Amino acid sequence: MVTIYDVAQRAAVSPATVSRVLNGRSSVDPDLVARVRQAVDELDYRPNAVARNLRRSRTTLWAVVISDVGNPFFTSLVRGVEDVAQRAGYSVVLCNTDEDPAKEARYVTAALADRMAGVIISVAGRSTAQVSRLLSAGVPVVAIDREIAGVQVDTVLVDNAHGAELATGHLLDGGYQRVACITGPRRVSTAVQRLRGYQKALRSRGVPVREHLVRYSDFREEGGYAAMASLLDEADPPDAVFAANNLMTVGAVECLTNRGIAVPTQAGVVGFDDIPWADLVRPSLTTVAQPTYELGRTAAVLLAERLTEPGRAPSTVTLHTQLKVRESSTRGA
Amino acid sequence: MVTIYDVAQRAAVSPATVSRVLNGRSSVDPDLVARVRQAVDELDYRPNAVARNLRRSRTTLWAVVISDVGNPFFTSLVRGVEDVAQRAGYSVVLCNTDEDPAKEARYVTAALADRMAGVIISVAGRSTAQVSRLLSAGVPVVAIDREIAGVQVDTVLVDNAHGAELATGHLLDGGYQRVACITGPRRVSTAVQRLRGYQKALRSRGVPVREHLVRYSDFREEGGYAAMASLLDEADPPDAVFAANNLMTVGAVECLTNRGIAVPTQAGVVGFDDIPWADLVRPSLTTVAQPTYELGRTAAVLLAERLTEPGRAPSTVTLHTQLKVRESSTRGA
DNA sequence: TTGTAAGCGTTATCAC
DNA sequence: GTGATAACGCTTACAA
Repeated sequence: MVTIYDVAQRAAVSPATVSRVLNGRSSVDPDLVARVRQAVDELDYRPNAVARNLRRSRTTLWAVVISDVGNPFFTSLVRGVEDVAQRAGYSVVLCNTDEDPAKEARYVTAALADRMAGVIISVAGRSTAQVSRLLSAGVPVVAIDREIAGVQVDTVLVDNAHGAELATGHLLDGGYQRVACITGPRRVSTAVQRLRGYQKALRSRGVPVREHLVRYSDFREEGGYAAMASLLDEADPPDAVFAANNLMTVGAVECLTNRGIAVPTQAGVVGFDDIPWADLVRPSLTTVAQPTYELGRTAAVLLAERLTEPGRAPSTVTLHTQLKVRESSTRGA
Repeated sequence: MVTIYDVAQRAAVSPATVSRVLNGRSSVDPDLVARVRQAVDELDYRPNAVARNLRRSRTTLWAVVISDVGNPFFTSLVRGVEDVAQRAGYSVVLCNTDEDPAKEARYVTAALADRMAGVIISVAGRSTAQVSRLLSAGVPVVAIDREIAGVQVDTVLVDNAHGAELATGHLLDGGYQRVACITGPRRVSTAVQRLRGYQKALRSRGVPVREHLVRYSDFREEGGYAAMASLLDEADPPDAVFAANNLMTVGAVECLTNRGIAVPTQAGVVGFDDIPWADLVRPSLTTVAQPTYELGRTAAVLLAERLTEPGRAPSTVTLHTQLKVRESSTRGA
């Protein structure tokens, strides 16, 4: 292991000078710079970031805590984060929680132990405990996709209620009578917000909100399938459904297909969040599209800014969704 | 910042004892253990992993170097790695190369600087330079998905040539006459292997290998689209295509659809690697399915084993693919 | 501008 | 079994 002392010795300067050359803040005699650079090359010296981190008491690691890398929504978001992080000199540590608060806690513990520079998190639970642990340790936190009640942190969201309202309204205005809603876990803010948007659309059109047309599921494909099945088993089954995320939409459509219910003629479907290659799916799916990559990018930018300017007040950025009408919600005439 | 000294003071023991209690290797008097634990709780002491890493001169970080988290193939693979890593006490750092050797080099530099415990890599280039840098620094490397010529490392692959041969053979046996191939970049081993499998299937059936029916593309959706377009512009266009990865398959099908060419009646399609919700796509896609999650899991297990047993000889694990016949390759009668 | 030296917070090697 | 103490490799006052 070649250290800064080896380089110093070879270049016949002090370790401090080597450090100065490498970090290039203070000015160093050009001759010495040349000697140091040569020694670095000759010895193939690689600065030890662990030692540097200890000395500076900060690292260049960001934790990105999400519920599932398998979901293209989070994938795209992570990509946005990573692109910004890399450019700013940070690396991204991936933390899958599977919506499990215990896993979330473990990752927070790791982030704390490893003195990570910051955390971008889509919280799994309603409790603010994990985020508070980070904040009280002085670790900057950016909430992404999901709000954290009662805590002041930088936050990046989309207009969930609005998007859901558009989606539901679109179904109602298209002539569907009994529009159901499959939303996510009660403890997740997006699930609640999207359900609210759904309810608001019904109310504003004088349609009664019927509880038996609402299902709380898990944001996963299987959950969407099961919820749809359960809705169809009602005495008075829905003729349309709004699903509050991409995977549940896929599950719901699969269920409808398997039961021989034609979409959109016998049942209309709108999902929240797009899926990749939506164009290949038949019928193509009407969705509330989110700027997923931008979501990640924005969160990363907020984190980077907070790291350089820790004192400033937390801000919340709300990005806009967009209803993309495709086949699954439009009955012929 | 509460350190091990604070805990020691409060528990009226030495820092060494605190360390021993926390790491629990050597035996410590139960009384002292209790006092230390209490002090840890009261002070909410969190060991500083950075300091520990410096002292131990090893970390608990793995780098996973892939070309794109946006591709569900890599997503699933990463998931497999992460599940194993977490259980073994490691965190996963995500490194997107976009098939760019320069980016790959930057990430290797970071892995080296951060003294990461190991690297799982799907190499972007043909050059072994980056991997050699890691190996000569003593960092264990596991090659995943793509082979690294001329270097002895643990490797996890699938039977690429075999899968491609099955896929192509299936098209030929189904009566398609002019089967084209859209493969990946020449420098990537999987692209080469899959092309070879394609050629072998042709040869074994006495069908001449025609170079103008082969395209080297980029493993991305747009690339697949462009390659398909270019094939269709040939004087003697193909009536079937084998695409060497999932995204290019999607692109190829989109191109065919846009040109009004019906799949599978006018053109048959088989892709390498599955896509999520393949069942919703119409026509559903015949694919060579890979055990993506297993691929990641296996690589992670190999890495974990090498970390505990550095001396053992590198091994190569080849997992099996499976042809899943769906609609896109089967002309009615 | 350059060098000396004191840490950063652990763990591990010694004595006891 | 326990406690001093010396590293681990770097950065940064401070002194020269």
